[in-house]
Amino acid sequence: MSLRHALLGLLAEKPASGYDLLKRFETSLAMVWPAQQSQIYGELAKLNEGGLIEITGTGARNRREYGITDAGRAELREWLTEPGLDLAFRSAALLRVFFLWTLTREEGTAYLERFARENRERLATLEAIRDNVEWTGDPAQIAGWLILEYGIRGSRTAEEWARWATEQLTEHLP
Amino acid sequence: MSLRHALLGLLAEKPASGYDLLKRFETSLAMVWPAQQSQIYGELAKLNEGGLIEITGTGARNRREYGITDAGRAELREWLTEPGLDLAFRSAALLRVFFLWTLTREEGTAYLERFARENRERLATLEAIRDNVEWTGDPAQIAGWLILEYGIRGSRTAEEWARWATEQLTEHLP
DNA sequence: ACCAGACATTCCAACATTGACAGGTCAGTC
DNA sequence: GACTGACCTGTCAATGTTGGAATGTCTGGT
Repeated sequence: MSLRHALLGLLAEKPASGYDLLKRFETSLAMVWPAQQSQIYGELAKLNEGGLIEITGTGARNRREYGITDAGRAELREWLTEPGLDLAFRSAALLRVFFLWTLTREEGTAYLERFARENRERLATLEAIRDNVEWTGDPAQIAGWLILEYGIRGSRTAEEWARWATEQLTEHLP
Repeated sequence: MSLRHALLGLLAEKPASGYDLLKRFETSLAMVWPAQQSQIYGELAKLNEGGLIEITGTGARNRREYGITDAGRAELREWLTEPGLDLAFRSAALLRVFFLWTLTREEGTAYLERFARENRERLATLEAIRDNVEWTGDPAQIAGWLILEYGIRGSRTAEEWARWATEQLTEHLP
């Protein structure tokens, strides 16, 4: 039930259309919670039905702008202050590492090197964003900046780990 | 389509029953790819139908042991050597950080401190596992060891980030 | 006046995942 | 001899997620 709350959170900042929200997902949010367009529009309809958001205006090209309601704000707040903290994550890229031993040593290290390279590239991309965005003191923007920094540190750690893992594989695999 | 490959990978090491595989998921694999029991049994049935695995023996209590077939090995290999590398991941815990600004500063920092604490605990758990497991030179075990190290480094990075983020929130949030 | 490309929404089939329920067997211990 | 806890499998409904197709509108540039 995270997507609905992600949408509520975005709308808590300011009203937006499905298309606007989609753009936000493609840029900043994609890093921690990817979502497709079809899912976003569907969820917006449900949230509207449930009274957590409402239509606050319409525009050209069939545009419909949604705003969060008081009920929506309450729901968002409840979600954010829930006691449980879900550290779980899924990574297909790491899952594959588990089975690298079924390949030859060369194939295995090639995979890890690719892993390192991709993380290095992502690191560069994120750092470029950090250094080029104009940081106002806006609270919502600060939160985005924290996540961005998480991505930067995470990518760096992943890259270093992949280099280390390549060495280990070279040393320990027959 | 990662679960089916995870099962193939585990069976590539040695034959196992659904129950055995479930245990492997609960312990090592849970870190990178959680799966429920219902999903595992269902997927095993499909893999068996598709000829990627086969029943290699039965035991007490209705136990059925599956082994990977040549077709299964080929499929696993193909998956592992696919060109695309999917770095995407989902984290509900990080998603919440995006919306911390809607809470008071105290509530926000409390969340991040909890985040730091949980990662510290996970770090301790993983280090304990690393230091207590008897590491033979077994290839499959080495792969598990690499992942474990990833978890350790990732937890450490996450904890440090959360401490840093707590400071930032304290400084920059009104 | 035309066109490309961004804007904007809707619908759908297929697949993945969760959470719960339901059933039964065997080994060791009190 | 009864009980507990680990072993072992199966199924279902509901929900979440993906990927694609279809449709139409407005804006800016040539």
